[in-house]
Amino acid sequence: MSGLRARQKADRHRRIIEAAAELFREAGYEGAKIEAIAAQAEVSVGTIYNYYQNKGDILGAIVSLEVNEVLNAGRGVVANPPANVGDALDTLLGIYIEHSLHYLSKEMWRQAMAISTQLPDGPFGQAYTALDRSLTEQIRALIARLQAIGLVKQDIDGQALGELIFNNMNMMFIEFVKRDEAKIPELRAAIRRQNRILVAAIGV
Amino acid sequence: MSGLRARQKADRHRRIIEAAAELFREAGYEGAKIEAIAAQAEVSVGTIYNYYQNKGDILGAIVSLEVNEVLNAGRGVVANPPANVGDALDTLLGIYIEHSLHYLSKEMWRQAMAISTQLPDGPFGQAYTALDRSLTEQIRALIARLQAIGLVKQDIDGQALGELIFNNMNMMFIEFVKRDEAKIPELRAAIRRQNRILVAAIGV
DNA sequence: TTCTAAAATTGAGTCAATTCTGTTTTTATG
DNA sequence: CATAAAAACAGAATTGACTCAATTTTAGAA
Repeated sequence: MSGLRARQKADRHRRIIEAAAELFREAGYEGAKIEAIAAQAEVSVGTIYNYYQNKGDILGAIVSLEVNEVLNAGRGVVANPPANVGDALDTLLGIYIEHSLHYLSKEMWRQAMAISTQLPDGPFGQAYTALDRSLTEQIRALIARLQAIGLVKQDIDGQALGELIFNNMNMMFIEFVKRDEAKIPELRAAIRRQNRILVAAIGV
Repeated sequence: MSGLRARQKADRHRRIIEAAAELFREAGYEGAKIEAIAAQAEVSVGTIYNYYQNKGDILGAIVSLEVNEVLNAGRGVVANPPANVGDALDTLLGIYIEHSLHYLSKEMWRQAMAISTQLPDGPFGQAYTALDRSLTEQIRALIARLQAIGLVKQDIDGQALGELIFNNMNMMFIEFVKRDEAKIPELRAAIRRQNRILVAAIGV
């Protein structure tokens, strides 16, 4: 009998997220005041804090939605990778990078990343760590796939390699969102250059 | 004739840093109130903001001191590296990691990292980026040294390799400071395992 | 020594996130 | 349908980082 109350709850959650997403986009994270989000969502300030522990968690919920889409988009590449190690990696990481800026601005990413290191045990901090792990796992899966096809040496430590590739990409992405003038093609080229060393080492 | 005024200025800087370092250690970053730091340093709140743009910059100044010590400690290894690629890397990165927790708690690192991504154009954000670059450069210098000795292939892209190694270590360190129960030996072992792939690829 | 402009300091005031407490709404029970 | 406990809400109060106008201190000239 989870009726009215549950429905209202889900509805308010949605309204808060939508209001916040709109205001974050328009005014930036700092510029979007909690009172304004509350007004836009037609709830009170107190209610927002009943749903989210702090302002950062609201952004966190939005970011999580986006990263889950990125993970979904990556599945296709893992299932059917380009027949070349360098291209396969570039394609998967390319999807991560391009998708990541679809809905979220660099400023929103900066805030989200900051919050996830500042409060690693908060709801968003934990969710973010889990998402990072899923991305690492997906890269590892791609490597396993390439090994199965016979494009990557069998004796490579896939786990360590996946971590290495993800960590490097992630750090490059962090530096990328820190500089407003940085462009995606340059980022991807730099990562390709770094991965070239690995590709040479692991290809059959 | 840079007399009294300059001396008082330096003295106040020192007092603020010392007061902040003590309170950050005792009460944590959030727990250390600006008023308390001001009282401890025997200056007014306004004066603190005359010296530092915001609370984060005070922490930033402390972190910068520490990272500079780390850089200094690294010089010795670059000048005289162990005669084995894996050990050379492990020694240098080991110094970075061990030194980094000498004065700063994990919590202080979390805050510092968060601030540097949140405000990349603030004084500390810029300083932090520069420090990261210096560390990357030092790793690149170690690789060049190993190439000169003949332990690393000549045709390796040292720049890209330095970035790869630094980015991976840095990301591992970030995850490390996010988990209070994470231990240094495990961190170093994980990084060694990741670097093993690279070592195998670049050794002569 | 005395005076003045520039530099630095001060602390009360502002602003916005978060907390707290009393009120209202929902659910479950007789 | 009445009602009491539980859950959720509202918005006023609190808190703490940061600002700013008034005041004090310093440097250097006369």
